Amino acid sequence: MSKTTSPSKPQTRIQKRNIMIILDAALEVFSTYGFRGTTLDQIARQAGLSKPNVLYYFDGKEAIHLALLSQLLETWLDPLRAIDPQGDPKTELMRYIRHKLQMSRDFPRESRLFANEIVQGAPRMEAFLQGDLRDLVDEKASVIQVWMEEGKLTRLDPFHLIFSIWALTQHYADFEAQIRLVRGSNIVQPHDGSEDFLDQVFQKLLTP
Amino acid sequence: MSKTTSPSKPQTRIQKRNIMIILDAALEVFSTYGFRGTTLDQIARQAGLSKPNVLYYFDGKEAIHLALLSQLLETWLDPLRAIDPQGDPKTELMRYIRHKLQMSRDFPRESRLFANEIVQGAPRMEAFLQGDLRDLVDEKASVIQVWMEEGKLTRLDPFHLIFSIWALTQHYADFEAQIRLVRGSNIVQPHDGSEDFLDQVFQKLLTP
DNA sequence: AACACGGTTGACCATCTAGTCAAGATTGTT
DNA sequence: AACAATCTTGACTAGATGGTCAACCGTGTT
Repeated sequence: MSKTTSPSKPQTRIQKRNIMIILDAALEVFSTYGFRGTTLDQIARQAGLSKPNVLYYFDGKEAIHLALLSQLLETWLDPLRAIDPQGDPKTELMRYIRHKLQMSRDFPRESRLFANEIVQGAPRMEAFLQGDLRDLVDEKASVIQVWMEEGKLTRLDPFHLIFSIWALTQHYADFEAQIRLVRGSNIVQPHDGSEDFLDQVFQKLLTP
Repeated sequence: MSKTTSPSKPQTRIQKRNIMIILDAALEVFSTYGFRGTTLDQIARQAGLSKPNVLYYFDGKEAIHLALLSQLLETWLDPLRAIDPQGDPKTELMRYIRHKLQMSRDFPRESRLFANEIVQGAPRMEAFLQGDLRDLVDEKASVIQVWMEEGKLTRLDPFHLIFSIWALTQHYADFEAQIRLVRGSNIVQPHDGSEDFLDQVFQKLLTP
């Protein structure tokens, strides 16, 4: 039986602490080296624990990765879900864009974990992508479609619009290395100016 | 001594053929599983050759990967380099955007190879990124800056503009799995409508 | 103090993986 | 045909890696 999928047992303080430490260490390593590029020894070292100790809390490498992904996917939907069909179209979309950009800035490791998975064909996320996420995207695309037909937004393909928001916001986390190295590494922070830029872009784009 | 870095020997037909087969197989596998996620056996199987045979043509896994990257990086700069300071600003940028999108459509494996590297911190491309690419980006950013000051384009941060072009075009290759799964997989092709969409976006964005 | 349970680990194993090597097969040249 | 150079591979090695296990340690409860 799995150790972490039974929330029946109440979890001691030590368990809570070590599981958090392990997940944080694993996020650091997985997001940098991908699933296959990561070793249990790396995770253990990063966590400051021995390898058997890590395996005392999780059933294996796969289980740690899965725990991270499920944790992440819950967070992922929220900003999109928050788009309110009753709200002002441009305000709603701009809020969504800023929210996504903020997540990219504050949780770049999570974004890269996601990116690693998807670039490699999303073998562990198929169910999520064509299930919950797909339903939500369809729903919000309809909302956007209606807004456009009401003349409140520039007419665009709503799916491509959503994809473009994902692309532009996540880019700052996922391709940070590129941005950092192409700009002078020490002077300019990768995110500098990104908020103003995206504000400008989408204000101009969305205004009919 | 390395086998492939001495272009002095003229290369037989068999060499030419097998080196191409190996590089193509390696591109397929590396772009799907990343560097560490790829095994020599996978490459050999994909190439239809035995593992020792693969190693007869390349010094090792690293050497194959390096050969792919160098080959790729040459191609990478060309479209950006082709931006003509004497040309019409909007025409030049739109041509660049279409060119990048086309590369993303026609060479998705190359794009994902690149993406895999960068998401994982670009450990094997630092020199390129802060060397050739950086110089070229600086140069073209200046050109764009001048165009903007002449009032021929919307005033935007030219670096962020370049990054946004990269993000939007490469997204269709790098995150293809996400797009394919979020849309109905069988009906809609990931790239459908991308050209029209990006045309619309950048026409509107760049026009002052 | 003694017990039980949770927590920890060194030593170990099976498997995978990059890379080697010597022997054999194929090809091109005379 | 005969020779040399190129090409191919089965069998192997050393080291890495995911995972196990029995023994040991620490802590709170009685």
